[in-house]
Amino acid sequence: MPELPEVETVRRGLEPVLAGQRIARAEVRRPDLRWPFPPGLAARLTGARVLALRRRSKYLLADLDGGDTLIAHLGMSGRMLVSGATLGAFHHPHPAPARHDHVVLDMDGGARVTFNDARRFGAMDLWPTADLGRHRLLAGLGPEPLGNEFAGATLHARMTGRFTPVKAVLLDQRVVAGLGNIYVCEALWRARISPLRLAGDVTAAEADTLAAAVRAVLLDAIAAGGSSLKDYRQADGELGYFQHSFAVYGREGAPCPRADGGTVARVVQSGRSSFFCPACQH
DNA sequence: CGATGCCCCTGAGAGC
DNA sequence: TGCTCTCAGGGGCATC
Repeated sequence: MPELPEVETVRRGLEPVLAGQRIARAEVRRPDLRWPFPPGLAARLTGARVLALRRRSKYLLADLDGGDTLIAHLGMSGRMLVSGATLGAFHHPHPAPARHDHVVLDMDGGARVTFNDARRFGAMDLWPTADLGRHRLLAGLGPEPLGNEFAGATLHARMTGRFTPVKAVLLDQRVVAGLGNIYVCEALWRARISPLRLAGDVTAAEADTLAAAVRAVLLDAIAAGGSSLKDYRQADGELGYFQHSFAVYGREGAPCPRADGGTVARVVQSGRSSFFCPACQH
């Protein structure tokens, strides 16, 4: 679930549960995920009130009233499960602790948020809110693709002179923050640009098209509640459904949705699958 | 500095 | 049923 649209969907699901609420009890069930948790994490969370829940790139940021921000990354398999709250038409009682439930936050009022992460590529840290820009995981991030700093011109500037595939540049979080494999593939398809093209060969006009495609696919995906691969669910128990709108991702061998006679192909670039239509992406 | 692999970890699904 | 193999939405880090 962990590209920008999925993280934003998680943020929206958690916001009513966390924002303005106090953490009555925090439980940390193992000492680390990708990295060790900060010392005394459970104690430092207990009693804190969540002022706001924000997102930067693929990071969730929970600002606490003590002056720190809880930084959370979902990695590849991280999930935030909500229970003990009535959301929509459903009431979710607390389930028994499950395998890979690593951090549990019990809020005043009875809601519980459980961070479950099977592969443990996720991470959590605490950092002064006023100094977040200097956190090692946040300091180097490029512009938000849905913000004003991201445009064709800035993207083009970051691609000129680079002898690496455009696919790799879009995945580089220093160039633009929040894209992952799915939405890079989909944006390149929308822009009719092959993932194999060298970044330095992308023209200014194509960069404009590409930046617009990135924005459009992210907005469409957010509107759909993100993409649900495997059995991922949003915090409220609903499935995202943007996976039904994939043009190329995971569709090797299928006809291109443009009905241009092309068949979706898969190539491996820097260890990851790229899906594209050779007929319309050049 | 830029580009390329490797690696962290578990689970699902395919093939035999 | 059970084994082995491949692959997976990320990204830091070592190496050339």
